Amino acid sequence: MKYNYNEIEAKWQKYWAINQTYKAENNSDKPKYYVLDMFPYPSGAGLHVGHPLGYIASDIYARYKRLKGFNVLHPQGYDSFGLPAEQYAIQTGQHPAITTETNINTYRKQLDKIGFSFDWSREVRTSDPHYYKWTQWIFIQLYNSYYCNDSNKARSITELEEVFKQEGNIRINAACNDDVFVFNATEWNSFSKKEQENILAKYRLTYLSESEVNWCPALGTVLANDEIVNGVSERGGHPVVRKKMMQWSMRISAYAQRLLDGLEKVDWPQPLKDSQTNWIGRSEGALVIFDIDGIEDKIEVFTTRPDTIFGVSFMTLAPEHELVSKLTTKDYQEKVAEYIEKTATRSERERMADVKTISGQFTGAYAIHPFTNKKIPIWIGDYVLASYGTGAVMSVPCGDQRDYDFAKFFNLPIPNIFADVDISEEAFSDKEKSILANSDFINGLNYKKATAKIIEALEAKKQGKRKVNYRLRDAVFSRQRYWGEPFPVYYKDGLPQMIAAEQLPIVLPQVDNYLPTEDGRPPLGNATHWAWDTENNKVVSNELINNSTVFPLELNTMPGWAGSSWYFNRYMDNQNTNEFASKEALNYWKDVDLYIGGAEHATGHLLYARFWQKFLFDLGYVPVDEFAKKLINQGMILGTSAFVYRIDGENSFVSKCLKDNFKTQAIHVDISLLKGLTDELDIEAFKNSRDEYADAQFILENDKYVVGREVEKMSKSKYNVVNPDEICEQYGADSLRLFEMFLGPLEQAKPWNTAGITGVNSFLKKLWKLYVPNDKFEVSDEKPTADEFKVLHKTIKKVVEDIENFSFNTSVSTFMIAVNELTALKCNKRAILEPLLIVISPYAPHITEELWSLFGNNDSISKASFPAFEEKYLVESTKMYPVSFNGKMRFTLELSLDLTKDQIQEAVFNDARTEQYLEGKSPKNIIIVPGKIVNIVV
RNA sequence: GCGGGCGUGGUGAAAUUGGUAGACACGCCAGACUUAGGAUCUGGUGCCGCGAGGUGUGUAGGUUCGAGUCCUAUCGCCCGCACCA
Repeated sequence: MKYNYNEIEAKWQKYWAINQTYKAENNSDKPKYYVLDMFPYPSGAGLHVGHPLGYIASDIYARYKRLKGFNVLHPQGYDSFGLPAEQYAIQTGQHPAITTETNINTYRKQLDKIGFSFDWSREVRTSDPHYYKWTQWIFIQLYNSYYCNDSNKARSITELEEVFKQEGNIRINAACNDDVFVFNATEWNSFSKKEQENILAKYRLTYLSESEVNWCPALGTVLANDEIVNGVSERGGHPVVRKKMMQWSMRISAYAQRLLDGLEKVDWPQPLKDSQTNWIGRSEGALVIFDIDGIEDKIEVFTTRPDTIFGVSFMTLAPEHELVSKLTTKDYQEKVAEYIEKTATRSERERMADVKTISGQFTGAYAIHPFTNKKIPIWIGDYVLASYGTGAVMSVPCGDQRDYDFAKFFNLPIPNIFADVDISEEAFSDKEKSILANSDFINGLNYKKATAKIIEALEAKKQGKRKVNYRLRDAVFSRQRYWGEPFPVYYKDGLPQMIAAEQLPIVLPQVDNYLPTEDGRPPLGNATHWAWDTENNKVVSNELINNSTVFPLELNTMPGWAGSSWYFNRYMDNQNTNEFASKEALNYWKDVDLYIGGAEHATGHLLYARFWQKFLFDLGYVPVDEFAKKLINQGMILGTSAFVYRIDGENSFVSKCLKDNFKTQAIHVDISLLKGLTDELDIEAFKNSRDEYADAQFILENDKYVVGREVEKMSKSKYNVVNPDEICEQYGADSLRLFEMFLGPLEQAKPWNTAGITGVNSFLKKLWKLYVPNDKFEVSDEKPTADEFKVLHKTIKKVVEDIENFSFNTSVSTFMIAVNELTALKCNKRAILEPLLIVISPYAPHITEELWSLFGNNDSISKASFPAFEEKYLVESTKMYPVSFNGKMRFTLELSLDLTKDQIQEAVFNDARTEQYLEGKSPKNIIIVPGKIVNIVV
């Protein structure tokens, strides 16, 4: 009986599937535990060894929790709407649903080979109409809600409408667009239906608005802020420009404060919390209203330094600010228009590239200082961002470096309002140290007192108020794409109408072209069958739109994050056709206990999902308002890319060490074209890999072509992908699982290096040999010795600690030590070997199942209980440090366990070393620090 | 600029949270069995030194009987945000 991993693994994977070993029930006497992975996007490239890292960790945890007596929910699914399948469709005409299905099948096969304990009966796919029916449903709920700032939760929009009818919006304190105006009941009732709808839209949690968006011409779609990295699109790296478009938005800004507060309740990594905090960007300050000389309009500014208001020497508006055209005087119109033109043509990226360049333009207009009534020149400048605050600033050059630089550049006055501070070189922005001067009624005050006084004074004059500002913007929710959730929306008289929930899902229509239409409408504009018949409640042909009961459907689709913002709730009850999940299921499972996934989702998925969860909580649909109690970010597994060096303009390649003698270009070469695990290129394989290389020339060193190496993100485009299937084939899934854990701490990024895999593989062979020496399973029922018990119990103790601290890497070492020691002790006793298998089984489930069955157990090892460790086998270990202290001798004894004082004294005096260290003297004083240290003063 | 994190052998790393630094593994060296080995087993392996011994956790200080771990400064690297008013 050899350790034949391929056979064993296939056998047990089949067994688990047939017996539904890991199926979770929605009710149980056991406590629940929900372990979740971030579900993958099924790309055409398949899994590489980086993907399963987090899945292996969560699987170990899930298996461990089952053994510890928990009812564990450990599901998996697919985030299956997305760009690559659509781009493939554009190239080949193959429907994205087919591509997606194929890719999912590949993923499933690969995942199955690794031996995960997923409950596949709960699988979800975001592109499945049975699933996105509920994504659409949530969208409708958002549309039908507004955010009440008084009760601090989302409420029905009909309640709001009722208040409008009764008393207008005077007393309403709700999240809304900036441009709502105050009206009373009479006014409201006099508005047309359309006017009323337009006002309600300013309050709804999802709303249509003409807003400035990030438009990516190359992708033909808009992108959310988190989908742009360094001014270019996250996918593909294409340029992004600002553009005004009619778009659906999500009023996530309404939840800014609660998203911030909620972070204190969850056990998430600090860096991730920090980046969400940063992204939400709360800052406290004041809104100040400046009158404008000669016109009715007023300029609102947000400032965190209202105390510096007497230092204002000019105002600066963003070039896009709506008042610019209104307040610019005749003499300056031309110059202002010129400046706006200039800044508008600069892309986001160019703007970011030269933040140092100062530019701006005087408008000819003046604002009035609220306290001194002095005239303050109004400028425009692109250092002021339209998207932050009010898009206008009161410029205080003595207290803000940017204002200072701007003032210096344009020779504007820089009045000093700080006592005993030199501002001849730079602005003084340390608010903690500032004492005000030349500031009328706040002279001599510090930042805190002055701020309070100024806000009080502004409020009295109705020229400002305390204000908390957030950087977080509402999220654009429309995408000009085919392969996404269709909106359950049609348009009647230019107004959006929700389709009744009973009619969902609105299924994605067939199109014969996945590109935008020639007149620039989104791909759904190609659908011939995409109109809503309100009479018969169904999707009908566009030709019927002339009919008075048929209306055009929304052409945009939802963004990728729609489906992933609530999927964790669907796993709880994925077959439900009446609700997204039943109350019973939701109340039983409540929230995710452990969520494992990448940190790259910090300001995308993880923020949106928290937002939707809070919204569903407000409406009473889910029992908790944070969906994941604990979150762990697994580090990325990096690939080691290989490069060949092509001499410029030739089809010759020069070996790495000789490349500096030539002008060369480094080209990624597929790592499968190397000779084994070396850096040597297999020249024949390389020549055959592409036609253009067929007759390439090579300049060798020592008769070899040596490639360059670099550690990069593992990706198909970098040709450095290592496939888990090959590892499973060659070493087995248990080896892969152990090795991925052994590689290093879970949360750390680490390069993949197959070199060490032989280590864990030989451990498994040794493990096998411990149970099956001489190719025959042998077990004894003899009572184990103290040494044997010690090996077992220290292993149990260590592994429990490791798993609970998510240090999966060190428990692999612990297993190796245990097996080595037991092998040395020639231990083949059931009382040791059976529990040892259970301890190892979360890490290496296949081999342990096989050995478990050899013991005569009929059920899966996952139905066993995790053994408890017993201290009594470990007591003897103490460490002793003799030290000299204050002229007296002092000994410090360290015990490796938490014991009572009596037990410690006993252990101390039974230790042979105590006598040795005491050298016949009797101890004067014994100080016992509970659990840790014993000081014996002589 | 702001926020967060990290520096330990040839390599991945460990260190009971202030207690014999380098567990475990890779690699390397030597040996055994082998026709052979990318199989298996045994021993060695931080650095300097033949040795006794010395030295050692980026660098410099400090606290402590005792510091990889705590404090201060400094150098270097990584990540997130960034003209955020």
